[in-house]
Amino acid sequence: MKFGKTHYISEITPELQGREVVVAGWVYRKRDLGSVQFLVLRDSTGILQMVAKEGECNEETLQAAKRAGIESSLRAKGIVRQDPRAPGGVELVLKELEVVGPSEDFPIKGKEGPEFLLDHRHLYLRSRRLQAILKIRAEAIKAMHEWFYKNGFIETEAPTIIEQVVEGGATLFELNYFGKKVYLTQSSQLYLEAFITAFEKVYTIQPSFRAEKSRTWRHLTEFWHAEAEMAWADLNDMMDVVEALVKYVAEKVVERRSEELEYLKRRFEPPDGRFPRISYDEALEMAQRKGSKLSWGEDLDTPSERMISLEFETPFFVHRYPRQSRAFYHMPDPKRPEVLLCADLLAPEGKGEIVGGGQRIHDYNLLLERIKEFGLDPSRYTWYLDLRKYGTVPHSGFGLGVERTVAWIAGIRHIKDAIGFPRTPTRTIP
RNA sequence: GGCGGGGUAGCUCAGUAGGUAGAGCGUCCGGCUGUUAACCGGAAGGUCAUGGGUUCGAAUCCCAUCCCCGCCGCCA
Repeated sequence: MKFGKTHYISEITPELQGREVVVAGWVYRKRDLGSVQFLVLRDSTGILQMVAKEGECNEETLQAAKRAGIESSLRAKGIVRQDPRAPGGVELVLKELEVVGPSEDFPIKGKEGPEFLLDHRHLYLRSRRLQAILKIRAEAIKAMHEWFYKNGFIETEAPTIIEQVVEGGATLFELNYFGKKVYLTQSSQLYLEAFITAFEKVYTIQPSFRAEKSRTWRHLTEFWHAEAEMAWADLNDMMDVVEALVKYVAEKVVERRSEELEYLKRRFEPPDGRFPRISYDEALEMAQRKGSKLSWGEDLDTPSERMISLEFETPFFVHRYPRQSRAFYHMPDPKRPEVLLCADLLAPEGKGEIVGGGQRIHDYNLLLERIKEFGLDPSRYTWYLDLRKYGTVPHSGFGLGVERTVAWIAGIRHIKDAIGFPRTPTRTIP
């Protein structure tokens, strides 16, 4: 694996003074002074200044350094030298330099706009900014797997190609499947509800697709969805799980990726204490006090959500939304049938909804009634209804938006940057 | 689906009483033995999104079309 390398760049420290090492990477910056060449080399661990100077190296090495353009890949042998003038206080005095993959006129120079950078995403990935965000993303996903594993959840997979609709038809991408109309899944929830009768607690982290022309900072047409479902669990159990999971993820990212957060200039403290749990009624009241014209029964709109979220330091739940405002499978509150046993987790700082979930209807007749109430065709939900016919149990679950969570933790403006190759209504390349 | 903004050099943009286009950065050439987004000198580079119209003359005014961006709705 080392390909002749002796060190990663992060391992080149002043203590190695005088040692001969071989490093490999890409040219990050370059300063050409004629008979002195400065190359700043980047690898996956950091950056290192390298010097080729007449008198300190042979002519061949000096010429190779001169030839190496920005982002060309190279392997370099040299002597480690402490020097206060070098970034990080250490540099490499070049002895041999091999340009492995030349690069001429790298398109990204540093002043490009967002559109250009998205068009060149395959090249922009190597930027330190995107590297930092994507390392945070990887850490967040790893932490989710850890938390689920430690808490007895079984990882399952739901199909991407599906036949029946989940919540309503308009937002599904249609696919031609040997002449039959099928769709890309927009949630694994219904399948997880089947898995719980085997495993009780299950989760999956996989993409969901939404065919909505939503052009906002918090929407993608293809996003990674962390979903969990639990048998024998009510709304409060679900909120407990979400709270523990989100806290764990935040803690692990801060613990393991503080350098990256710092690079992004993100001052982020993992949330402390219990997440506040306010009802829709209370949330509506807060919004109305701040000037919202919403009346009871209407879903909270984005401006209201933002106003409310600025009142909180940590993520917080809003639970028990009006019956009309949510999907058919949500369980009505037995004590108050006009609201549902559902809850959203909203991030502070106006960062919007991160999690949506709730208790599901486990009664066959009630579910059938609700499907009809929503004008859906019960024949398309036979297997889903079946789950209520054979040993049904009270159960709850939720879906967490991976990119939204990363955007909140990393403090980035647009969730496009929380995934390597974002998909939006107008972008499918690269 | 609704509302708003925008397409001028490789990039980021400037350019209205209409007179066949500019800057910074980048690129190329030259110089420089300690640079930190190096610096200095020189050069190249544009069917002003597309089509049509008004006009002696259109990047600029009018009409149409295409594309992009942001906000709202929808949601994770």
